Amino acid sequence: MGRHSCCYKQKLRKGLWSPEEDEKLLNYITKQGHGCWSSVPKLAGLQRCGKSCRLRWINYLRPDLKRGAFSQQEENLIIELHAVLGNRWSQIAAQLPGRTDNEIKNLWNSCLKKKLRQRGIDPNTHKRLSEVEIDKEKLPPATNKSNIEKTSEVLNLIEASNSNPPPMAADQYPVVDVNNSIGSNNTTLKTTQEFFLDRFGGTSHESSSTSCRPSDLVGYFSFQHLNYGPDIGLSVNSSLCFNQNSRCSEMISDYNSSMPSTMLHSVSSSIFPSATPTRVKPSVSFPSNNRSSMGSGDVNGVQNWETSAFSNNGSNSNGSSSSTTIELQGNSNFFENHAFAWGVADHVKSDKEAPHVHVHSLDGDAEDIKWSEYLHTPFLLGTAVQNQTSQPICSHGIKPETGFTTDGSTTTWHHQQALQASDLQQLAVTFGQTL
DNA sequence: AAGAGCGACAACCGCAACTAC
DNA sequence: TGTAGTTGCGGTTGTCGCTCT
Repeated sequence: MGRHSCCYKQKLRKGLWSPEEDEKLLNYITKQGHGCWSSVPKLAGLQRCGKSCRLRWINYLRPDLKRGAFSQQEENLIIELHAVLGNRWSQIAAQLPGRTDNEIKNLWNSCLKKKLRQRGIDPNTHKRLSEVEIDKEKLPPATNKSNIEKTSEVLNLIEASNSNPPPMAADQYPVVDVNNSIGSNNTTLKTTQEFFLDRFGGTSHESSSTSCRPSDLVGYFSFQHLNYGPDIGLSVNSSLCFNQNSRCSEMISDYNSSMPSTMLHSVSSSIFPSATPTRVKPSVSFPSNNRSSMGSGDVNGVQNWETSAFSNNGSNSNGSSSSTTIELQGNSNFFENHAFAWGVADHVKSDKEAPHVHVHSLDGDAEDIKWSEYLHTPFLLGTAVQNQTSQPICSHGIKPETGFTTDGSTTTWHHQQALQASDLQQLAVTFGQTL
């Protein structure tokens, strides 16, 4: 059913959307919600099919979209997720708040594939091109499974606690040099083993404290299962340790008790769907040598996120260094309260710059021109969203997570009250890469 | 200045899964 | 249980703008 039945009943417009059409659709959904998409074009006065309206909303008009160029961190995350998930763009997009599957797909096809090939990596298998050639020579096509298939097997094996996964050669991942990567493209190539040793094993420049991201763990599982089997223990500076005989649920438990909150949702949802951690105590710390200026929670040369970034429940906002337990369902918008942006907290480049925190928008200067036109142009904005113009969504060039509610005849945008799991994911991505 | 080539992005198409009846 | 309608996803194509010749 490629085209809806409604599309055949009348001559419908195709192709690019005009600003007038966008306004109609935006006004309608803002007021009424989309409901049944097939009825949207008729009710909104559009000569489009419902499917087209849905796509336009999801990929362009949705207020929570983050537009602009992808950051290096986002690109690396996409590459890593693609290695695990394959062309499951919607699942990859789910790990990148504000990004659409279409956007990521386009990025992959137009840019990332090329970059990987230039680095000598096959974008389909995430293996070295030379290895791919060897594999093709050695294996008949029917047995030369894609990485996606292999990964699916691995994920199934995790769930089933199967102890005999198929062996697989080491992949190659792009790894950002965390000491020099901000604002640069000095991504280096390492084998997967090196990649995870770097992240988890404490053998690299990451010195005494280690941060990791949900994608790290996903990839780590893949790597470990593919290469060594599922029962490999993992120890990260004594803080992240899975029992060698842990079953899936036990690993979740171990993991929940040791991982920063920022990493929980993604891992639990993408690998362990049933795991729903609700209360965690973040314990991420950073070595003092280059993290000495991260904000009010800086205690004895160690940035304590419990007191700076995560003290969003009002109970510990005075900058003290005592521990704070973080509820995933906070009462206020984390980024609003802490003036955080979707972006990269830049650690100080030199001692001279201390002490303050640099926060960059992931979008950089690349404003969402089209969307901002809607927000700031009375003609396009229409009456339905006028209420929100008194509090510009893009006041800092960054759109917070927003939603909308309909209250009688008026509709207002509002910041989501709960601390979204996606927020935490984004933090994990951001800080995991950066710090 | 013109147009070919290319990249980035938007949108369409077809399929599968889901849901309601 | 079968069918029609709907939604979501991924592959593909179309369009636009920029650069180069």
